[in-house]
Amino acid sequence: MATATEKIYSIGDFAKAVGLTAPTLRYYENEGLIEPHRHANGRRYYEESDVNWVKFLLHLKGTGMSISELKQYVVWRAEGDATIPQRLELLKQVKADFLVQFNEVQHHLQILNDKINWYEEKETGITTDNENFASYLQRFGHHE
Amino acid sequence: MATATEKIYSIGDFAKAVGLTAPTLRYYENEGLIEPHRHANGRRYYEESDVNWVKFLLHLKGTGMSISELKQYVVWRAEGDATIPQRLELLKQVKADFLVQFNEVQHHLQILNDKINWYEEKETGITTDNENFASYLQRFGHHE
DNA sequence: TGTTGACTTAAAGTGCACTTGAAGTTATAT
DNA sequence: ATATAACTTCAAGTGCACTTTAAGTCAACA
Repeated sequence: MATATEKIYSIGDFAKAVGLTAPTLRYYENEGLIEPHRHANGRRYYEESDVNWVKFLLHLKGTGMSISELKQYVVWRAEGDATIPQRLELLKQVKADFLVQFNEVQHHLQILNDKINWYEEKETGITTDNENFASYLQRFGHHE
Repeated sequence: MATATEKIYSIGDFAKAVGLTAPTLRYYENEGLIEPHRHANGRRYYEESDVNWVKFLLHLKGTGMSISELKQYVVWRAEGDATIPQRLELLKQVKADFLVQFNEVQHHLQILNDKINWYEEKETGITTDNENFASYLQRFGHHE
């Protein structure tokens, strides 16, 4: 007894707490990612622990997991510790894919930076008059 | 004279050279990103310089630029040096947005790594029997 | 000479992750 | 008491970046 004062959230308040919209939360619920409680009148309510759960899901989502991958993860989680190997394998694959993307994106940034520098030097008249971007990159030893 | 042996590409060969499909190249052309030459019979052909141009566009795209932002960039580029300030401002904004995302995504990776480690320790029985993920993270001083 | 494969256009279709709309119920504030 | 704001469901719509289809033309090879 006396598990009294647990803070609860309406869908609107919960949406603010996790940085989503109410429709998005209903969509996630539909996709099987969340299962809020219901008041007697049918309205949803969320607890503090749901905040952490959704924030964790959003972190996973932010590493590149799709809604359906998240759903698979959630299903496995509901099945208990027996599915830990599957969950671990999924997360490791997500991580591997993430790292590939991460490296690619850093290369993209490198090129973007080079181009910005090239424009800035061109504006301030530092580069050779008609030097193009390709030859500019070569001066720095970059490729592509 | 004698700008002779310039290698040219059919759309299919060009697609392979830049890692896209022929339909995607036609789509990009429609969106105003590329403007290949045409043989007398109407068929497209691409030159070596187009390879570099498309690869550069793909780098910009990889930093988060949408097709319409790329188009804006291309339009300004076609207008000549007078639009360098606009192009520079666009690229700087793209970079700023990119860096925000980049930091967020690194935090997501941190959480993913923590979770993977947590599962691995749980599998090998290193963590306290029923320790949950939240308290596990606290042991490391992370939040969320 | 024929047939296979690559090309052409324009339009419609796909997949993802939401977002919006319609029609109705309930809770809160004046 | 009544207005308005927040909730409910279910279905349809949106935006992006392609992808696929249909119907046809053209080039290269056996």
